[in-house]
Amino acid sequence: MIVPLVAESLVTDGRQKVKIWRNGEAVVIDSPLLPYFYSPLEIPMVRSELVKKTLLYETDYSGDIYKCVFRNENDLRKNASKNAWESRVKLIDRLYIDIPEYIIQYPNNNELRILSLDIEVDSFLTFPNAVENAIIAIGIQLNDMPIEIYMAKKHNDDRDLLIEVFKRIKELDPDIIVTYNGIRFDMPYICDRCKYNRISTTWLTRDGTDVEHIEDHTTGEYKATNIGGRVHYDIMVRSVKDGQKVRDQNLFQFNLKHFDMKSVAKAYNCPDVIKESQEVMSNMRSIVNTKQLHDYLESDIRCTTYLRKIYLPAIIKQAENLQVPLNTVVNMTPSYTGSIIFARKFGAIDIVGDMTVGEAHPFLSANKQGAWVQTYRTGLFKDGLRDIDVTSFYPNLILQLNLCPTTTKILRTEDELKPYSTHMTEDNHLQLSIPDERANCQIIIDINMNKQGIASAFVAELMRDRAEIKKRMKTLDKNSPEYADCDANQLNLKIIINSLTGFFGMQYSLFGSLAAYIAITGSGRYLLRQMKDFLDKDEERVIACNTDGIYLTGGPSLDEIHEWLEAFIKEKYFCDKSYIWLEDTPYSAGYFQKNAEKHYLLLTKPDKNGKQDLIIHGGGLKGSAKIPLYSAVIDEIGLKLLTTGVTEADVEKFYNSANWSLEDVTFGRTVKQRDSYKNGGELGVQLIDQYKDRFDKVVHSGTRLNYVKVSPTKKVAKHTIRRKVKVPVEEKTSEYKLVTIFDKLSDVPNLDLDYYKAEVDKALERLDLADLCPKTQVAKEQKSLFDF
DNA sequence: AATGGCGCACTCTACG
DNA sequence: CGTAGAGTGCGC
Repeated sequence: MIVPLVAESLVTDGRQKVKIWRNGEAVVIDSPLLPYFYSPLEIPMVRSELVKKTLLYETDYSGDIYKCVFRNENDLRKNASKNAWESRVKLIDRLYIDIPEYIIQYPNNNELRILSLDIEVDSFLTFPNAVENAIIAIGIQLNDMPIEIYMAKKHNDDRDLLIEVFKRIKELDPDIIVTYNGIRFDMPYICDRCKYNRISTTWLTRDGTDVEHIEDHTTGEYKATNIGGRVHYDIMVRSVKDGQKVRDQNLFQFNLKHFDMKSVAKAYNCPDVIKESQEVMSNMRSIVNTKQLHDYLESDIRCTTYLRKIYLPAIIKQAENLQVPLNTVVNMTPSYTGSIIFARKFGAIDIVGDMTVGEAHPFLSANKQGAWVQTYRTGLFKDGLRDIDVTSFYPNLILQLNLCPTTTKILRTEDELKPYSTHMTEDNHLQLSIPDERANCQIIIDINMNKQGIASAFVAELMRDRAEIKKRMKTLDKNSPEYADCDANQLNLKIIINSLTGFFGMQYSLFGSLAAYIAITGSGRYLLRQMKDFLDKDEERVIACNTDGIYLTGGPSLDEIHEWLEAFIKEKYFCDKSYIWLEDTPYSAGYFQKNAEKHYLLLTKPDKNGKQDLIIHGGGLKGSAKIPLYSAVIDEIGLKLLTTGVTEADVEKFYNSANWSLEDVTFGRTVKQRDSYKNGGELGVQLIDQYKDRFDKVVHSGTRLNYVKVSPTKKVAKHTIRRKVKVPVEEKTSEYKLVTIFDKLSDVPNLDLDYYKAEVDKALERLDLADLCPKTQVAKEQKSLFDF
């Protein structure tokens, strides 16, 4: 690796230092540059130097600009005011921006020592918590060495286990500790157990500090782990899924529903993935110190190592491309790349970031319109359809329109909305007049076409590089290390390219450009609209449009569309080259839900084995907020709908409660703290109370409890429910019953069958198959009887 | 203290 | 009971 493992800034005795970790050791040096900001005023007692720079937004600023240099970060922070420009840039980032070559002098060029780590914890009936449930096994594996499994003898004593494993980890001295969801589970759990056992977590660090969990300030959830001198790489949070965001572009092709380690590992064809039943998972106590536990944990470690071999090389490449330490890239947010790159580029041409996007345009920043989404035709498309997508639409618009903070300005806004139009001025400025329906105004944007903008030149460079890598990949063996290396590289470039538009529009970005963002989305809406009209010109073919793609049936050949598009672009933008081109993907069949914009099913063309996949789009059809029974109907009946057609017999089995499992009818609800509910009858409150009744435990806020819907039963005789309850017994019985993974469906005699049948109805209704619902059938029959 | 963007479907909760 | 607004999930 050509970059260090970890770098951080620190202040000792008022001196600004930098600490860099590489090859297992730290160097502490005087910072090669001191923290500074720019200011229109000299600051007393501070080294202020008059510099020749220009401001990004206030381009006609003619006053002085001082570079004010401080002894250390603390001094800078004390002096930072509204008048200070770029004062929020951290010193460590300043190093990467101003002197990127500096950090490269400290490469971690020894082979990386990468440790996979996973723990198994005691559980009995309920989800484990670190106060009551000990760790019962820990698995580790350094690089490709054999997997090591350590197990506790008893379910409630992990002291010896922890000490043994900590000693071993110290001995192995890993640079990187790899986990799956370790930020939120394994690491805090280990630390909590250390606290319980009075063992120091400094065992795990290189520098004698304690392991530290970094919280997200809005959600309060852990978002990173500091293990002094090492990097903690959490595969799930960093590469697979963090909250809503699917992080890795590769995953899209899998169309995964679940993102737990085993599902992801299986999707990547990891061999021998062992999954235990829920019964075992909720009673891990029963397998303490057994081969079963050993094998299970071994499989988890195998998955962890397998997945990190796929993802980690790309992250290392990212650090090398960006020329920052590995820990920075592991813990960064997606916007970091853009911040660093633009700060470097603008710093190099003496432009100072005087405002953030939100400061420069408060109203538009908060109210700008985004992409265009519209559905025109719904229902079943049995004979197939096409998806015509614009390739890398937004990045190519940056090229086409020469968009950059330095070339693009918002000239003015006008109250009256008008159609999109373009105009070229005599001095070669392209002006766009863009209607924004969300901000409810016309936005006039000016682009200087006399010079190429830095941002657009940068996008061009990245796209050229990526195209070259992809070309090279075609000549390589798919299983060769070179191929994997190229793949990691091209994927990184893709991610950078795609994040630039978002960075332009980001409220807090210093070198963003709302003008460029509005030019992109506004032109995107317009061009897609024009394309739709072209495709529809003699017949209604378009089914739906969304951002950069159009679904349609029939229509001209791709060549014909390209021909039209190229001419259109050239004329519209007064230029002789079009950067906008299309891709055409055929599907065997499709179904677009009525009264919905983005809910549809697609059936892929048969692959070389003749296999066809059903792709489900949209939360409503995916049933992410619904019970598994609902999704089962969409999955199975949806596929039949697009292939063989659906009969009454096909849907019948979903109405038969004998076919349901408990999981099929179980909902989950994340509960808050009990006293934060204003209404005492809330579902959340009921579940918390049932939990307390049953397990005599208070549920933590944020816990997800499972429940089923039950029919309110007749009042139970009072004497049977009065025991140990002092408060008067409520007359009303609950409609919701708490269930745990240890319950069985037979424990729920009064399941609300009608409710669940209605859920099946809903699924069929969304597939426009309401006439197959039994209630409709009955109604029909009755009607015919009545007719007689 | 530090955060890529917006659009649409859908659920949940508070409140009248 | 109906509904507005917040929150969540998915998609591009």
